[in-house]
Amino acid sequence: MALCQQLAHALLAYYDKHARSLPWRGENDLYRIWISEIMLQQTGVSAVEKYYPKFLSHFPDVQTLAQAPLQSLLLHWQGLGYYQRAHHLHRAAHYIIQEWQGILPEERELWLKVPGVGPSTASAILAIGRNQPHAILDGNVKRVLARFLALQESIDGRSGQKILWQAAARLTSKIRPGDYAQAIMDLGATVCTRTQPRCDQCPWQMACVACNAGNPSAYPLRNTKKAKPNKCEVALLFYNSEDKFYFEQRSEKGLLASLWQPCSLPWSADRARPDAATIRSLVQESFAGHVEGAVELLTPVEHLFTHFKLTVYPYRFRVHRLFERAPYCWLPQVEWAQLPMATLHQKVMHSSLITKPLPG
DNA sequence: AATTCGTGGAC
DNA sequence: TGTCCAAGAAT
Repeated sequence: MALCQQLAHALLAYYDKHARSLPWRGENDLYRIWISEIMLQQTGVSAVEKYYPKFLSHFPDVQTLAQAPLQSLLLHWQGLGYYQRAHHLHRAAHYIIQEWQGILPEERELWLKVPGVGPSTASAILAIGRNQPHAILDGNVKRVLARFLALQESIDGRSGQKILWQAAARLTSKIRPGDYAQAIMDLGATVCTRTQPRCDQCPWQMACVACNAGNPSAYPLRNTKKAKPNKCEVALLFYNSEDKFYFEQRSEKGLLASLWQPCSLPWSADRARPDAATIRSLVQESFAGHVEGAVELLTPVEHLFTHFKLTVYPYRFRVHRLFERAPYCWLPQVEWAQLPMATLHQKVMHSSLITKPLPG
């Protein structure tokens, strides 16, 4: 146990010299720390830096967050990914006001009741915000500890994670757990990196089993991932006589939850791209719609999601009499630019308008 | 326990 | 080009 605290001390000494300067460092407002931890889930620091200040200026406290429309949260979240997090934040704000009169909890067990807050995030919030002695276990810590222990088990499996949690708890500083949590994440991000770890700069070099064995890059072990299937969609960019475009809102659950998009239909990945005539009959059959003028074939958009690859074939044309699928809206460009939309659909809409102005 | 959730940068 | 993966949680 004494050895563990020596290691913690060495890491803290490293941190005192080399800590990264980040917008959420030095905060003691649990609300602001909470927001940062949610944004940082599976998301790079450089991406979060672009969203964190704006989000906080629009939603400076729990009350503001709860009172804001979900669409407003999603708009400030768009492009950041994992949109369920924005839904969780909204639900969480209501929950905190309902159950705790808007006061953020100071106990880990209570934070675990908050939607979107799991074991590592709950620990991080109270370690960083209140210097409580909780251990975190994120991607950085898993990599650092797997190398430190030369862990022969996958960090994805139950047994491997159990070992890692125990190691994380033992190694955490009892005096400065908040700084320790940020220090070990910094270490993983800047020294114990995925490729080409800089072991010569590591405060744990002498005790690291993998480094002493000369093969730190062999760790961590991971489960084999299955291949990403190819999927395909047709995007129908309807516009009317007022040059307003048609949009639909996605389901409030699942992929890109509650975001807006042009009308989209699944298309078998092994079928060729449909031609103009096929699109005309498709619109007639599926929407009782009538295409006026030419069907424009726009540039296909490819997009990589976490577990599949998507190709979108966009088409643009004027329609007359359309069976609409609620929830929907017709908006001119200046207004649909304010709809929360995924990066994928921004790409689709962007290419369709910038490269080709509306005919007539 | 295994999947499902985005996006962009590094290599 | 493809592959990996980042302050994980929910289901």
